[in-house]
Amino acid sequence: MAARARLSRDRIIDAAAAVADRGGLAAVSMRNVAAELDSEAMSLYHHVPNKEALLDGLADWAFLQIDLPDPAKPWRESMTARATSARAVLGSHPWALGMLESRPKPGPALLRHHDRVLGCLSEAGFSAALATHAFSTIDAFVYGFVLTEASLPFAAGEGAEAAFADEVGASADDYPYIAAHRAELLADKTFAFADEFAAGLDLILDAIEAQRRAAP
Amino acid sequence: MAARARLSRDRIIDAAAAVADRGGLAAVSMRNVAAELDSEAMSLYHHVPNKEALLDGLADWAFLQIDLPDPAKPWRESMTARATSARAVLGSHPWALGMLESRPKPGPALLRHHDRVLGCLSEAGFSAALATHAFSTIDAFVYGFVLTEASLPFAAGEGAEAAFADEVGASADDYPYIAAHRAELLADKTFAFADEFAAGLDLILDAIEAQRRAAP
DNA sequence: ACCTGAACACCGTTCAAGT
DNA sequence: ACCTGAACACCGTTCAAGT
Repeated sequence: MAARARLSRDRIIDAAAAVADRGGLAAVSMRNVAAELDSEAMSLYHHVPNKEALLDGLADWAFLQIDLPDPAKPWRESMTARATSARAVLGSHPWALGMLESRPKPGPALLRHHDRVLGCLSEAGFSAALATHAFSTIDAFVYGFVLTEASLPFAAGEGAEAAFADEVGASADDYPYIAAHRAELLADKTFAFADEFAAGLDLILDAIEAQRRAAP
Repeated sequence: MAARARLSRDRIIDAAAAVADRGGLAAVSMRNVAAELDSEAMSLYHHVPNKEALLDGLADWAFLQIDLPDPAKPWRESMTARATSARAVLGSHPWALGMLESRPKPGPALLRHHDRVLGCLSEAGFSAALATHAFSTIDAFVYGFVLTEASLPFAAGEGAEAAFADEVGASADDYPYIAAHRAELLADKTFAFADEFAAGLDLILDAIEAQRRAAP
């Protein structure tokens, strides 16, 4: 936190992101963000109209971190790279996904990102209808996967076995299919939930590729 | 709001859902929820340990509204019904999705729901690995689609044409692909973003069906 | 037992005052 | 111009007091 320099909208939003990474979205108060900059809450209002605007900027900040896809590359390659980057970024800043729902107006970074994705598909010869199709399915998968990864009882990764029993209680009776499913997965030493991302994405890209060949 | 009756955890969470539906998650304060019940903030603490627990209950409340799938029916039919119900419910209570990210411990309604979904797949002969595959991909798609629907510049529905120009400003220069894409979509009178849900879901279910035939 | 008023440490925001 | 202290109406929560 490079403190005591001149305030600016960008510095304020960076500070807000740092606060959110450390303490979650609930910790992002005008006073906390100002403190992160060795400043006072009221000083922020000279660079940001109000907290809602700060949060708009914070949501967009996350999309600024995602690599822009390259329309010159083959579409499948760009889509895979973008999805992978988006997953990494949103996984590192999970508060960003929670902001989307209540923030219908996309910021410039999000729009620029969408523009480039549509650019990739357009340059590859996708019709508008098929591009929408591809875009919305891939996007939904990426957003949803990150969300799922944070909340699925078998998604946790390290020590997930013990975690389930602890978290949910002795609940094999209440949730027999989950219990059986978990046991079967744990018996398979090669299974890792994180691998589901690449698998699911490939599944979707295969289907899109087939559709594209059928009706370019 | 059936007011002045005896307080209970269930009545409190129902009231919280009503407040959230009306004013968004930000409106859900202990004082507002109590007022919805013609009561006082402090009275809630006799039925709920604190606000975080109330929010846990609220997140789970949403999953209680989603139709449970029937393991006796063909798996594709149950998955489609469940996804459709989940989309409708989460679309009507969009604040629920925003809560998932910060609430890693699933509630009983969510677990029961997951258990039944895994039950459908298990009864249909899916291996644990393939069931995880199907589950996480479908779930991700549903969550992500609802999220996307609320924030995509071409997703808005009625009056979306004008909305884009208003929302984003005269930005065809900044976002040429979005502008071209939009124009092409609007020229196609048969296009509706809402249709993308069924299309994307079918695409995923087709792919799962193919995988299942290859390695049951 | 269940409910509630007053009180405390917070929060976003306004406004007047400082430089 | 940029920053900030005091003040206002909120917020979650504790505690003592009511029934």
